[in-house]
Amino acid sequence: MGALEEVADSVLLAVATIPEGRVTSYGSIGRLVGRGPRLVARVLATRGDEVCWWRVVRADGSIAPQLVAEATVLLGREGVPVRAGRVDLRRHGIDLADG
DNA sequence: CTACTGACTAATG
DNA sequence: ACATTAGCCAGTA
Repeated sequence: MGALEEVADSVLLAVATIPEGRVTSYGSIGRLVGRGPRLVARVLATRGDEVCWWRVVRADGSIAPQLVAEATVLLGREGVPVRAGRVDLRRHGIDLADG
């Protein structure tokens, strides 16, 4: 069993706790589950469709090019504006480790 | 085994 | 604010 399968459920569970209208980063989830951000990204790339994947963005608020179009729509629906492919983390970001 | 890739990040200029 | 760089690490060929 690879490392990805071992942490997948933890990652997806963490993503599921992100409130509507809020976003967090790959790194924030990674720290929570004790893994690196790239592994978090990989989990979402394979099983992200099971959860609200659009609430996970990069540490600087930007969104991967292949996702930005759909994420803009989905985030906009819940009150998170996306400008120039990025969200304002100071306004809508949360750190799952904090609370 | 090596080499390359990627839904990343922090530091630097 | 933007571009570059090194570090990262599981997966794939």
